[in-house]
Amino acid sequence: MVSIDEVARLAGVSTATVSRALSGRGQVSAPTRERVETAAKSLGYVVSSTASSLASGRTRNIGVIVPFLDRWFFSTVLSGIASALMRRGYDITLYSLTADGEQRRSVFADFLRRRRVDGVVAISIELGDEETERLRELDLPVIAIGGPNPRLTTLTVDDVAMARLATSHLLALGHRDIAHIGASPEFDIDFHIPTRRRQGFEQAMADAGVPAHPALFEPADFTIEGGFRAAQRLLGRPGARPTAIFVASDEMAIGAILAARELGIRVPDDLSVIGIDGHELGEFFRLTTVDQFPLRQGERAADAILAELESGAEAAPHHEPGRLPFELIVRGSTGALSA
Amino acid sequence: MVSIDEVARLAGVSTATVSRALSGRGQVSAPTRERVETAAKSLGYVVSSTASSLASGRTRNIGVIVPFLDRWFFSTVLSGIASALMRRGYDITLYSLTADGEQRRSVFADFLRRRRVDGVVAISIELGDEETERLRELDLPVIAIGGPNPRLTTLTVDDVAMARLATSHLLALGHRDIAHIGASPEFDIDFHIPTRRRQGFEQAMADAGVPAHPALFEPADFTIEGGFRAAQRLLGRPGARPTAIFVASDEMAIGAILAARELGIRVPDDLSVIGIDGHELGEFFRLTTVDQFPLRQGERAADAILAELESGAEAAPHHEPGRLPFELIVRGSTGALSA
DNA sequence: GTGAAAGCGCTAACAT
DNA sequence: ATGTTAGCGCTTTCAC
Repeated sequence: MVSIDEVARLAGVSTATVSRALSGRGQVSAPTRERVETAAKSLGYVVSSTASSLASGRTRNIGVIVPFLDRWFFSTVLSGIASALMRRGYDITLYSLTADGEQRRSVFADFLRRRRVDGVVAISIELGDEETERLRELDLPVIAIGGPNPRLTTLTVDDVAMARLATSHLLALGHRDIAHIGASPEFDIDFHIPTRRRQGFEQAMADAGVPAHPALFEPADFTIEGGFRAAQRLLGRPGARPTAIFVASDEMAIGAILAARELGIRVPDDLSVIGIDGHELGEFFRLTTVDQFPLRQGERAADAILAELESGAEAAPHHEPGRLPFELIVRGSTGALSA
Repeated sequence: MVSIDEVARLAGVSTATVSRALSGRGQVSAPTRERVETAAKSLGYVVSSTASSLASGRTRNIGVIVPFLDRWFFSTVLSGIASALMRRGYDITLYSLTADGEQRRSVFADFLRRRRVDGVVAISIELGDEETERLRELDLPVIAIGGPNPRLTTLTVDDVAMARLATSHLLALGHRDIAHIGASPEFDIDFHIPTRRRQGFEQAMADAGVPAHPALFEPADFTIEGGFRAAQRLLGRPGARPTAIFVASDEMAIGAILAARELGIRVPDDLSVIGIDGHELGEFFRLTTVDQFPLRQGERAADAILAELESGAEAAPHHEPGRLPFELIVRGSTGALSA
């Protein structure tokens, strides 16, 4: 372990100067800086993050809390955060809430309180009151992605507007008998996203003067298989079939497309299907969707936390409700209503 | 920030005793320990990880290096690591190599050298010589998952044996015209996994005295879409069609099943398909596969690194070649050769 | 612009 | 079993 003293000795300066030269804080003459840098490089010196953190109070480390690691959406957002943070020289400490409740408690009660991080990003987790309070007590910048939390600074996408956009697309294609696959309210974790998407759907329908039949709603669980089963129920019923389905997630929408295929229903000729998210598989299945750019959401969150960190100004929690971008991506799963 | 002195004062003991009582190292009488714990709890005291690390040399933090975050296999292994490590009170610092080469260099040259972690786990990354050397220079326990690296302690699954098992399953069902979807050698990152799986395939065929036609090999890129296209080529050719395909990954195998469906080829009646991995979508697609239990691989790696840490004994790199378990999971995509 | 020196909040000998 | 004390390797006043 080469330490700062060795660098100082080799460069012929004090440790204080080495610290200044290498960290960029404080004044160091150009030649001195160069000597220090050369010495550091030749010794292979890298500052000890623990010593630096203890002395300075800064860790150059951001904690990221995710509800699941093995689901596409979260790992994609995480990926965006990770690359943006690394680019700026920050480490990331990962807190996965995947497991049991006890472990989840300990993330807030212990892990986060060890002063290992300078800030926290929470990805799409519905935080309990106590959890939110714990987070606030850390007295650290916190950015939440994914749903309005009035007590935290939040980056949100407007789920209602996304759903309206998707539904409008179907309406514009002439569809009137539009079904919706969403989630039952019991399944309404994650900031009531299913509920908000359903609201958007109903608003768009109402605005167009089209009645939304309750019979044309099917709950599912946001998986491909769940979407598949919901679509089977929807399309297998006796009586008139919907001509289009607005599905509350791409994964469920893919399931719906597979169900249609199996029933011999052609997409988009006999049935249009639109999803939400921008899933990586969307292109393969030629799925029309409203993309919410999860990778960029992660990058934005990283930028936001660094901005708070660097401004030093621990601003009051502020929200940019519904400011995250989304976009209709028309592919082959939707088409005009055939006469 | 409540510090150790405040706890010591409230409990009426020295800071050393607080440290001992809370960390469990050293002797503390039961009543004293209790007083300290009560005091700590009432003050909401949590040790500062930076201070503790600097003083003790232990960080209770493991670095995990992943090649990608947004691919099912890696995020699943990571998930296994994360839960096992958290259970033991360890933090995890995530190093994603996703991005450009420069960033990758800096992980080995800078990030890992900041002494932020007690050990590192590298998931399925083919490490260059220099990278391996950097890792060794850290003088920390390192566990690599996924491929033999003679200079590091490695947890490996026997890819050749897995492929043989999969192929034998098809042979046992009576198939002889068996195709293989793998990857071209150029794509042979990750410890030559594609090559090793192909070898296993060829061995099993040879052992059964069945010739493996070169024409029945199609390279792809380990994605669903890649598997789809490879299967299209394989099944769309004039002349005799294979009756079974051994696909080198579940994602490609799913693509192959979709391609067969599209061509009106029934699975498993007209075509048997088997994959490798144990992908979460396998059940939905009724895919027969050889599961390698990635979640458990992660847990094992976590256990292994903690064992090295706690034994203190920095053992010489040792390998347990091919020791990770795998298992044939028969579902609906394979069947006996129809007469 | 640079150096001396006082910590940062703990842990681990070493005493007792 | 518990207290005293000397660091851990840096950063940051405060002088010059």
